[in-house]
Amino acid sequence: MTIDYAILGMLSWQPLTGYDIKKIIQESPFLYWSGNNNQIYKSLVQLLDNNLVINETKHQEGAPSKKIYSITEFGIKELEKWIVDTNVEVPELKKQFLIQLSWSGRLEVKEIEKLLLKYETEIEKYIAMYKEEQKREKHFKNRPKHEYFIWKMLYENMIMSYENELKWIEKVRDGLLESHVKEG
Amino acid sequence: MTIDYAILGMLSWQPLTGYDIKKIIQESPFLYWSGNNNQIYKSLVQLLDNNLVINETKHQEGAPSKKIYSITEFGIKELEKWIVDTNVEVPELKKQFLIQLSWSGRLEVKEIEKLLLKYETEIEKYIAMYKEEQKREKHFKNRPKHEYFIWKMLYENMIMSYENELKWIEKVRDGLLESHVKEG
DNA sequence: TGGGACATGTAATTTGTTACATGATTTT
DNA sequence: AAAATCATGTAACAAATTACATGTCCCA
Repeated sequence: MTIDYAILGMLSWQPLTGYDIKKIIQESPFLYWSGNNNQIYKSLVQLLDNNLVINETKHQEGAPSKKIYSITEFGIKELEKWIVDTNVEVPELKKQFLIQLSWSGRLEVKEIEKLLLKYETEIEKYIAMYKEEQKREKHFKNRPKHEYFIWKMLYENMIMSYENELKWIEKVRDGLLESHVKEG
Repeated sequence: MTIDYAILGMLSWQPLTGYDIKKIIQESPFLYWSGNNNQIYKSLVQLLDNNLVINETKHQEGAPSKKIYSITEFGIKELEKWIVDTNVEVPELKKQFLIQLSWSGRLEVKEIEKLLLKYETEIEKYIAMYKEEQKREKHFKNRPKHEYFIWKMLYENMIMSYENELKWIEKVRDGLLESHVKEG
């Protein structure tokens, strides 16, 4: 997909500047881009060209002036069409760790266990981070009950995914132990 | 990461042609690239330049001649170094569906349920596919017990990830139902 | 006779990242 | 005095995809 609809979606919620959008992307676990300027400002120009959004420049004293983008009626229709009509895609799961592990056949069990521990530590860090963000409710406070629930579930999805990874690590450990005992 | 180490890893297992590598990537759920020629053949040239692999051209009658790549001693050392020394990365989870759902606030519950059903159907297809592949044991038959277990677990990881997605869908459904009942 | 498997490669394009550039205000 | 926040934008590069190009054999 393109980042365009993600941005259009944010603007369907409330008017925002490019800088705001950047921060929302950087803070969100499921808006998976890095939040770099190049993508955001280019996308905004494109949305503007297609009449999906409008903008208003606000000059500020003692601060750089900003462009506040709002979604148009046409933009809302396009967004709704995209949400409903686009065929849903299964997640793309890029797990470098699995590739590392896949060629670890020549390694000793001890080394593999070390890798698993490193992985576990990293995953736990992320879970803690996302749980904290979910608790802060930054971008879904004061929203209608219905939307509130959905947003909560988006965080929940990411947390569950990483917790699932922890379960898998345990499974691998148990299996390694077993084959170790049998061989010993 | 670069695809280079993934390819080097495959070659640490057995000599392969570019075409072989392409097919392995396309069939594997955790080697997440598309398996396009551009990346593979370029990567092989680079590995060759760095003395990590060597190749041997085999002319065939009634078939295009092929280049069979093998890993060098130096390549094996580099691969092992990469596996052990590279800091493990948490998975990159790109779930377009979550972005679609995140702006579904203005949709009716019925529409959201339709989206969930579509998502569920797609996910189930993938699970079935991966389970089939795991059962076929195509790229890990006849391998030492130790390696066999690891390969099995790599498939297991992907299957668990998608099954986790199904669990999440149920959770969302229950929640939607609940808020629907409360509002009605 | 048309498509698929085998086999290697290139071209064009899209997508995404890091780094550069500017400049004022506020915080440490 | 240095670093972070606010604010917009561009340049250079890296990574990845789709499509193009060529050619044989085998199967339906």
